[in-house]
Amino acid sequence: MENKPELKTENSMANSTFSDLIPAKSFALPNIFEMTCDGEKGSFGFMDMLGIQDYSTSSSLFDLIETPLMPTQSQPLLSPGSTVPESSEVVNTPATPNSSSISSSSTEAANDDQQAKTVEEEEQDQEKTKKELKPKKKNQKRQREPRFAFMTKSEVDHLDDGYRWRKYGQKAVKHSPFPRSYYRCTTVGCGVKKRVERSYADPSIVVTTYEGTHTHPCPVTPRGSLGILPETAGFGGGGGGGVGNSSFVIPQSHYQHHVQQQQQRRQQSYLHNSTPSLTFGTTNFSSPSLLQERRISHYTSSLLRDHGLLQDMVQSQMQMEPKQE
DNA sequence: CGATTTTGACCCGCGC
DNA sequence: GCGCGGGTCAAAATCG
Repeated sequence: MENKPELKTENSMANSTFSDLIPAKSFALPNIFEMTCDGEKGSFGFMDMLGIQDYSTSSSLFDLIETPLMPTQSQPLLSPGSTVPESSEVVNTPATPNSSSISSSSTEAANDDQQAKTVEEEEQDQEKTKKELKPKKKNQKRQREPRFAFMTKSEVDHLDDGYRWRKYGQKAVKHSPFPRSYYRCTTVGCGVKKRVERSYADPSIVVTTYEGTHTHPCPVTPRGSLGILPETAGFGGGGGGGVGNSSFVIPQSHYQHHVQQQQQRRQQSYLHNSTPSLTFGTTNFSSPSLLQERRISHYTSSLLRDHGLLQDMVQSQMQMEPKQE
């Protein structure tokens, strides 16, 4: 698999709802320029505030990123102090607030139900579904796990987040030349899924959507956790206060190289230069966007400075972008 | 040889 | 009811 980061951030203090979705993991993100947490509509109004469209109602994530993102700006998408409910759908969306339609979706409704569900029940459901291939989801609507999506500027489609994923499907996305890939966490009992698709508006942007909650620790050895990056990368560090101590991980070069080769071999459709990674350590999204944004900015700045193999991660395009502070 | 990816078929929800 | 599109399955292919 592609996700075998040598480094990662393991933060057991994860106490946020966001971390529930993506508990202490590393993401391979060469350049995240947008990260949004969308609280449950109505509860927080993030989306309203940001003009974000709830993509859960969209047939495609592209609906969300229709508005070209400005790579140069990573604006805070959440108001400080806001918290993301567990069952919320966290959406990373365009900073440009032009899409105004915000709709409550069945997905969200499902999420509500989901909330009351235990992980066990969740797993049971999934197993059932597998066994009874036919009668699957007959009487009940498909349950949606809370989802979290974010966009990254990367040439690598499948970002390294520290978990092991198995691709189980790929579909062409309407109106887009880029396919959408479906991944499932390979850990038994963990039904977390993730979708990865590239924005047709800006092919350099990869939209990753996580669905569900990992029921296990990150398979990656905790070695190197915080040490290597966060603070230095400027993305984690924090920790303290439990407020958004997400961390980016700068993968070790050999691994990166390894992944790079794999991807180049496997995915010929697109360009793949590397598999940088980023870590969401304990991601308390109490006031995510702002922090994230800062860290991301800092992170990208660090990348620019680091060079080495990291250079692969930093696209020329990105380098040209006026660096945030 | 086991794990993972590929890919066509199938299922399901939704809009018309 | 039908067609479309998203999501998933699973057999075959591929890789390490």
